[in-house]
Amino acid sequence: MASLPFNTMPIILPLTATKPSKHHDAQAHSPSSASYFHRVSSLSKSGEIREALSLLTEMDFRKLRIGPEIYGEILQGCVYERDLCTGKQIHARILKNGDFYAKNEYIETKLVIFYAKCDAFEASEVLFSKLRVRNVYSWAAIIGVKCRIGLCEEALMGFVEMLQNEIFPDNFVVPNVCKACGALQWSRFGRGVHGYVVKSGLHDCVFVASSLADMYGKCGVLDDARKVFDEIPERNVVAWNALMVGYVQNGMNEEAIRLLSDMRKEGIEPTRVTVSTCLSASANMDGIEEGKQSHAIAIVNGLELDNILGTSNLNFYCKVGLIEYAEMIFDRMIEKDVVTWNLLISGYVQQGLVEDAIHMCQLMRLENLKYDCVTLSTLMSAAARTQNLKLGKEVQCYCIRHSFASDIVLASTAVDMYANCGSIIDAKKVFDSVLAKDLILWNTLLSVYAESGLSGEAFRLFYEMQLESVPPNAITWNLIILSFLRNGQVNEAKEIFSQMQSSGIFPNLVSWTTMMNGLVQNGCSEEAILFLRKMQESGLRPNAFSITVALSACSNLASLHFGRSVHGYIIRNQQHSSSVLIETSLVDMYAKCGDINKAEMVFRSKLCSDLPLYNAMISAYALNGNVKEAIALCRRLEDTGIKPDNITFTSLLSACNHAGDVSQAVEIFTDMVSKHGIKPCLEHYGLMVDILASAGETDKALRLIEEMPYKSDARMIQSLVASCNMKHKTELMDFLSRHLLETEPENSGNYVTISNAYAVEGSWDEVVKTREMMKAKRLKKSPGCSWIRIKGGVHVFVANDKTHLRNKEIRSILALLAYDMQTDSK
DNA sequence: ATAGGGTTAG
Repeated sequence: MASLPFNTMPIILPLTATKPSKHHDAQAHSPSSASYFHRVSSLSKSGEIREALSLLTEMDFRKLRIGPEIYGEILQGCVYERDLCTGKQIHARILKNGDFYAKNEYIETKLVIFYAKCDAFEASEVLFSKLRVRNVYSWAAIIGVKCRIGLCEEALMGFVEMLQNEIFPDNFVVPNVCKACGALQWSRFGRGVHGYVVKSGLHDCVFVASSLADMYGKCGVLDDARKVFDEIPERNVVAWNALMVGYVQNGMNEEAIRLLSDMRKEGIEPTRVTVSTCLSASANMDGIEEGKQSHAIAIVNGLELDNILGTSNLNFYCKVGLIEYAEMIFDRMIEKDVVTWNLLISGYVQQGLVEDAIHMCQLMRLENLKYDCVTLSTLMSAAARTQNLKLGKEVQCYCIRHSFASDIVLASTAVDMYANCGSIIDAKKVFDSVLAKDLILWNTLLSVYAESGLSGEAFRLFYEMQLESVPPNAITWNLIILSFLRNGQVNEAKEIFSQMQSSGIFPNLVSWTTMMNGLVQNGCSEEAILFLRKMQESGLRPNAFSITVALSACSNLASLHFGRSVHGYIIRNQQHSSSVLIETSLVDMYAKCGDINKAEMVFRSKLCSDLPLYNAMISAYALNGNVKEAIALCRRLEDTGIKPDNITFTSLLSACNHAGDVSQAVEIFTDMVSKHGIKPCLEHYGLMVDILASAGETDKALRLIEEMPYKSDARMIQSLVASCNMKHKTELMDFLSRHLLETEPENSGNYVTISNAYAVEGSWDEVVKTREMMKAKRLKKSPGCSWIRIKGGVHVFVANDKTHLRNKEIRSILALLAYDMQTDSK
């Protein structure tokens, strides 16, 4: 006993503590090796390894022979319990007892299996390499451990080597092989394995078939995953789960949810894995009802809210914005780790509750949990959203101090943060500081340039990344397109759009929508509608956002014809009809196309009360100058318990503007401040100034500008300029015009306003002069408007839509000049 | 055999 290795010492202690069992008593004088074997075996099977081991010690003490089978049994017990420590002690005993045991084929194989199952890769590998005979069990063990620790290629090479040595993989080996194929996304290898499975008749085994379905799912071949699944004779819940996971991982969230109801119909009880997967699907598709259903199933089936199910729940409630539910789940979870905390923190950030997020971070530290790169990137994006440069810098300093500086994800968020806080230079500095730039980092800086319309910078970066052998993906191309469109370079954008295709990258939904949106914003709405058709021809289905863009194109064209056809498409494709976003755009479109009745119809057909939808309808009345209806609808909105926001008041004021109702406007403006406690924004002041100026109340308008807590913008001065002509305040007009052109010489709207003001006055020389200045500056008029030549060399600016404010005056001037125009056009 | 968190585009 004195020669026992030190690490077996603790086991001796239980010997005295072990109470003699009845069995023991019965054979107290001559317990045979065989009876020990049975007791060791049953203790091992019930997980009482330490008890079994103490029996071995007892046997040693009684000088009983310990056969290889008994070591095998106890090692198997260690495998069940994944008890590496005890297993090592047994290994030590085996070695001590000499080669008779150590070189026993059965024991050697068991040891390989034991170390492999305990994920002790090196130990099992060494023993495996020394095996003289490699049977299917040791092969299964070694392939399994390689697969678990991520050596997938090696696992597959093992599979091949087995076959070469004519050891045939069984239904324990194949699942691991499938897993390795899935992880590597080697679908062709996987297909080969599938062939072997069919040939060797393993395909009826649920384990094998489930792992095949899983493998096809991981490789993105969902059709084959489904086929394998459908042919499983007795599908268990794991098979269902595996297919479901495949769907979710390939973005087919609806299919995953459908699978949940199918399996319930077949009487299969969902497990935590099922619910967790469905919650992921629900979160991905913003399916509030689906997610709540999944949560309910978890409760009804009494599924314990463990860490993973809890975080899936938490993730879902955070993603769909139900932060109170998320908090409830968080409080109910017993074991919380960094992931749990990160989820709630990011939930707060997504809701704009940055203070709460920071508070959670502090609590997290009090629980002795450390921030990881996810926590930090969430905080960094919080800084970006709120343009909180101080917070952003603090996070970056923390990253540097705690060696997170090389994290590529954090670098991307830092680039984004600096850009959002207004410093493109610092964003570029962070970008430059990263040595191994990945595609996402390149795209992040590109998006910064694109967002600001810095197409030159974007294009240079586009070349640079290719020089550094980072091939652009669809997002990259889309950003280049966006950068051109934001800079008004429509033709360049179209050129890139076609180059993208010839480079072999298929334009996706975002590519097409970017083009459409850019075309609309650059005054090419008709072409935008053409793009919508081409997109559909290419086999892509527009989503809610692209439909919104198409509707805005119809609005700009004031084309009821196009508008109705898009509406028809929406009705035919039911999936969109429930989208508030689309309903709102429809109301807006019909209003701007002049069909207020249809706008009302769409509005009335909507069941839920939604502020943006009400705002759209109020703005529709505003466009028509229906002040009374607009105000009445605002009252109804308040009756349903929703508070009007500053957008509502913008619409109400603009209704007054269109109707020219000064006193109503003043009343609304006062109510907004005193009754609703809304602080007027610059736009509200702008509207008021415009209303007053249009009514000829230039002095009151001027006073309001002086009183307001903002700097006046060009639009306000433009309103004043336009009002001057009515009162023939030529001097003030001249002064304001000069002021405008001095402060914003590049704003084409200024020239247009000034030119029109002079036109209303009949000062044709000034009109010509202003237009010349504009031409010299190479400024373009805004889209959707035209210059109309009224006499030789004199052009006035006329807006083709109803949104331009000075149309009435100009049109009346044109009416007066009708004779001149006619003679001129001859 | 199956399950959880952060970064890029409209």
